[in-house]
Amino acid sequence: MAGNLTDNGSDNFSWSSDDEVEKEKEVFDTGSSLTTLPSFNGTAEGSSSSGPSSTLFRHFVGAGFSESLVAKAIKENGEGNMESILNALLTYSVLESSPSDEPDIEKSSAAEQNGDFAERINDLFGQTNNGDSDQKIDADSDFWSSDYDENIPEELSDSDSCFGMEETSGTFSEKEQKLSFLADMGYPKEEVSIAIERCGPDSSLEELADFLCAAQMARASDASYVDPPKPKLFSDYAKHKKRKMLEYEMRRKKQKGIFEEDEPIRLPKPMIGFGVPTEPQLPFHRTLPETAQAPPYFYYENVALAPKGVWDTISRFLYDVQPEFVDSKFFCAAARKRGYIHNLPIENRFPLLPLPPRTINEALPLTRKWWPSWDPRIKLNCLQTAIGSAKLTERIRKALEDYDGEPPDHVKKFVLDECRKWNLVWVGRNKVAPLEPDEVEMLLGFPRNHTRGGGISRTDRFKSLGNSFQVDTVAYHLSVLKDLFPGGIKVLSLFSGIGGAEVALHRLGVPLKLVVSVELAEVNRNIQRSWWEQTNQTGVLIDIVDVQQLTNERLEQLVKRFGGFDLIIGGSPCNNLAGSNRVSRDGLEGKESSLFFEYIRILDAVKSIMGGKKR
DNA sequence: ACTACCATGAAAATGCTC
DNA sequence: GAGCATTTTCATGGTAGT
Repeated sequence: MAGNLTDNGSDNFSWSSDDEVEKEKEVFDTGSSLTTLPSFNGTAEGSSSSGPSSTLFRHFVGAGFSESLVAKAIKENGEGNMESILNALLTYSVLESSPSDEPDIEKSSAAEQNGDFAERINDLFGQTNNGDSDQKIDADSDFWSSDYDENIPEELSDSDSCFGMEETSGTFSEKEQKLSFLADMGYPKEEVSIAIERCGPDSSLEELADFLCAAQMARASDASYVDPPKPKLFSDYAKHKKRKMLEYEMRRKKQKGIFEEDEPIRLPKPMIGFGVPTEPQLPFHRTLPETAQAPPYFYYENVALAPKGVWDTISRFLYDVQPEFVDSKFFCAAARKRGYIHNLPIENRFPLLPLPPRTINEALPLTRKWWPSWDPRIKLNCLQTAIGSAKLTERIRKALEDYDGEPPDHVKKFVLDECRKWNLVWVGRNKVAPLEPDEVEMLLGFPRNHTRGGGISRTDRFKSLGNSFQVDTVAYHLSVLKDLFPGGIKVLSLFSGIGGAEVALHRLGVPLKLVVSVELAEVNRNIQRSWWEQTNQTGVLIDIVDVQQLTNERLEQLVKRFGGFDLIIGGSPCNNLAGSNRVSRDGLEGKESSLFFEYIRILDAVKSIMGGKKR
């Protein structure tokens, strides 16, 4: 396997005695365990851990976890990733404890402890909270990293400020308490939130528990729903993180102006990521955070122009790997600005051949004849899920027919605006039209008729295509896998849609030994399945409808059966992030886009299962 | 100011079955 | 053509970058 970077944090370090712990504190006070976020163009991200830090150890112990568990969690996850360690700790504390086994946690409310810790994690995620840099720093704060020093003091004081805030909204903290309590009883946080919403903010704990119990019983009667305790924990944790982040953002909005803005991830200009085949670019290295280096490879995609802060959050949850922002206009004739977070090598990439046409003119030669000189477009805009209506093209035709030759400026402007907005092309005199589905397929790099037939409607074709990868772009990034997996690759494809990732790998000539594909829409699964059959694949294709079905248990089975995954790839829904959404652009916590947390849940789970297997 | 943007929901239009 | 299902059309801001 290629990225053989199993953590061996236990190499030269042992947690066996308190003395050692004390000693380590001194040693690592000045060490940096995290580094500054690099500027986009590939300055080294630095190692995420320069050595075992006892402060890390003490911090978790201080958060209420027992020393043995903390030692174990750090050993197994390395020090680089707070997420994994916390995840592991939460796992242990549920799985391994009958409560009396863990007096450290039990003596005070475990939920409160964990909640408080998660709160602090979140405030780290926020990075911004306050600019007070002259507060005293206690030993607890130094482990975060030297680079976060400016932000450290607030990590201490933030509990103060949080309480201050919560006092201003009494129901919030009351809700918080109920949440914590019920979560501690084992109910998923999200369900508790829903219960509070349904039963009202003044509902008693008994009422809420009744509601939750009824909900679980109703669900249990659904045979298809598997809800074993272990995976639920992962799911809970993701939801927990999500909720915490949401709260954090809410607080932040409330407190606008008090705290300075964090330094946001910025989009590169030109948007060529770590390079594209057609633009000159100096080669450079990047060094991934250590936790991101362990197998499997992962590849996450979403819209580049998400609301502010979303990419920062995504990046933090994906081991602080910096996104690679690429506009597909450097690969094909249509723009497609997307961010990709992955831990693939970036050296020796190569493009799919033949290179696709890169102008409208080349891609759609029949439009050349009718293209007016006053329409300067060379590239199409982003191919979206909806197309211009026939009525609109009719209005445009009528507007143009009133004039011989060039229309006046205001008509030109109207026509050009609409053409840009809806990606209309010239198909006759005074006649514009939206793209046909097969043209979209071609522009996105799919085989002709990929989405055609099999019961899918024209509307749904546009929808599925609009939500898909640009194959050439993704294939360029994935091309490095060809040499790494000459014998074939085992892929876990989440939210796989019409199978852009699979098509890309196939076109690259990477044999698909195994594809486990998760896709909710039946039409999309059918498209993938028929593509699979038509391309005479010899590997195994497993369809899974819902990410919820991909429980930890199921993942363990799959890993056991197939020997792990080489690549976890997917783009989570962008509905609530995309600029086109006028109704529910709610950010990452939106209904669909929050499925991002399922992605990291599954990625974390696979990492830990595979990591566990290796030892 | 100007541009672009993996959208949603309701109403209207169209298609399908009987 | 009635009744139902599906598809098409329209109206609907707001964010962030340039």
